[in-house]
Amino acid sequence: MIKTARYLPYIHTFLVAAQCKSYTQAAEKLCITQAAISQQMRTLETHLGQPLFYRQGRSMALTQAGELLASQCQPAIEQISSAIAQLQPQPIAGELRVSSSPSFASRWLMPRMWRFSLAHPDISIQLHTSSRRMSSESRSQLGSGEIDVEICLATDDTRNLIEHNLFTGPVYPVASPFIGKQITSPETLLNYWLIERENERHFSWENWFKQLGIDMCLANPSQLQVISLDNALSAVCAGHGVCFGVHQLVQDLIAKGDLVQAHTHCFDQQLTFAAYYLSQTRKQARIQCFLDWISHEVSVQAGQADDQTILSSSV
Amino acid sequence: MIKTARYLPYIHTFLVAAQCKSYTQAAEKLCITQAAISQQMRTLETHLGQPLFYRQGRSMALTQAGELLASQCQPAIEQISSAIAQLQPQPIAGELRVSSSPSFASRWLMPRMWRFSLAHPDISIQLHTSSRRMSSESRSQLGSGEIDVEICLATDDTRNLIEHNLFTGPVYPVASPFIGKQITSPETLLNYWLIERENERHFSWENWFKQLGIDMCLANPSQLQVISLDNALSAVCAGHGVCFGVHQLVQDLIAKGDLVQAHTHCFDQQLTFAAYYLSQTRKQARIQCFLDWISHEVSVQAGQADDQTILSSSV
DNA sequence: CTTTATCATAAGAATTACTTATAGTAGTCA
DNA sequence: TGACTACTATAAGTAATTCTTATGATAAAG
Repeated sequence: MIKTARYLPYIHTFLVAAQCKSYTQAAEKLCITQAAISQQMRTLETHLGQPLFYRQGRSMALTQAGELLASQCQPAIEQISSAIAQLQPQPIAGELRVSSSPSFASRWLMPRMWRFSLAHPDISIQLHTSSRRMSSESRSQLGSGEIDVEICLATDDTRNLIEHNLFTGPVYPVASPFIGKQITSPETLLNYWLIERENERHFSWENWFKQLGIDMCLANPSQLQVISLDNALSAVCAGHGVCFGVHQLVQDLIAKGDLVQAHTHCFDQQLTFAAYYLSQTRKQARIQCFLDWISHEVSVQAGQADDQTILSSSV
Repeated sequence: MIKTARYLPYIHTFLVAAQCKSYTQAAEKLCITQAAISQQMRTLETHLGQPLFYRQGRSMALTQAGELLASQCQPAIEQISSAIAQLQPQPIAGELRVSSSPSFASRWLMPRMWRFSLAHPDISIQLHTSSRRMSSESRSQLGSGEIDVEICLATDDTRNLIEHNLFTGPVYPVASPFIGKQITSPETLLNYWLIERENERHFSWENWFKQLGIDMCLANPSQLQVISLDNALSAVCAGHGVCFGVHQLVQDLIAKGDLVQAHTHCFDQQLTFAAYYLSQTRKQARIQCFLDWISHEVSVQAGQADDQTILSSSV
């Protein structure tokens, strides 16, 4: 095979000519001249030591050897072609499977998706919700191709992944406008349900009050722990207590008057949302398109934020 | 595949490098430089849009894409290699299946085969006997490859076959030396068993006497019909009657004193023995070797014949 | 017989694939 | 830690291959 490998392109040419039964037609299909086909076939026949075609008036018929070679090499070349197609980068047009933390999906992405569809009608998005932080299940799904993009809080371990930061935002308490009107100091917050994510160490009410020099345990407030920030925001919008929100995820609700920032104090740490995809993905062009759009929407939102929010520094 | 076909040789290189896990070792196997391998792999990776190898200290390991490509392309390349091996000419060394008329096999070929073995120890001959003339069964066996060479009387119909004449020889009556001593004229032959091949039109006793102007039916001689000339010669050597022999097939027996030419008159036609093989045989080199040796032996025999025989013209 | 369609061939131009020399990287050993 | 070894990556130039263009050869059609 070592001496034969250089003739592999000629075998492909042979298969096309065998199918066309005409060098001229094969030349058209392959976008080269008939003379090139003729020379390739002559070279191949010389190498193989026998004719593969014989002249039949105005066309070429296969010899017995030609028939044998075609019947055995056709499936083999198709297998190689199929293997390569599995590897090559996909075009921009096509499907993307996106997995996202529940709050980002429902509070940020879904309200904007119609604009993505207008801008990119040839990309369809399949959206799933997962966890807030990168889980081992998410990694596995990315590795196996079940998921193309995972959107969650930024993680340190980006092995085999490409990280694309979406935004970094301050975290502060939010309440319904009705409750918001009655809050005059941090201490008055203790009179309402204090809703937080379960198993949350840093972004907890205890830590928030502590950063203000207040020991919330003395007041023994009502507390509620929920699975996701999305659940918390739903309760708060309905007037039940207060919870924390990342600025970019609550900004739209505040602009609509469904929420207000309940206090100016923000946690001393911000939160970064990022998107992750396989470094060896074949859908890189499509993913890049999607993430570029998100970045654009983030900067549009940032422009709107300048007019409306009250924020504050963390100290 | 059209744009990819030119890279098929690189895929073969890739498979060798994947197996070696080393460009340097692959270069040795393929008898090109390491730099050529490196460039081919770079070109292939660029075409496929992703890496196939990654550096692992002093060797190269396959990426996931590389593993996938190797697992799918290896069997395909092997299939192509196998198809080509089925087509390419075989070397001189190997086996030949020879079919021959019985008399040629036993009276000419077998007594000489030891010399062929000495001259060509790397060619083994499998010898079968068939019929004196080319039969449809012989053609089928040649076509299917059961037989590589058929040796028989020359035929007119050489479709798909290559003809190689071995010799053309006169046909004359032979007897044992004892009977030969007592034959003084054609007529005295009528006193002995006249042995001939059954269903033989031209080379028959009736025609031989007719060519001499003798009507053998008046003498009502004893006649015996046999299946092959080889059978006839066996009987004649044992002293039973007379039969016809082609010069080259009986020459050795005459030289040994086992037979004598019983009369000088030869038939007006000679007999040609020829060898036939498939025009598209892959064993052409081997067959040619064998037939060249036969031709050599024929001419050696012809040189010996000048000293010994009495022959005569047919008219 | 002329024309048309198709493959075969020769010569030259363009492109590709290789080699040589050297740089870069990682592993080994004293 | 530095020197040495083993191996791949890269640039530049050379050699080989492959293609194109033009034309010849062959067979079929009208």
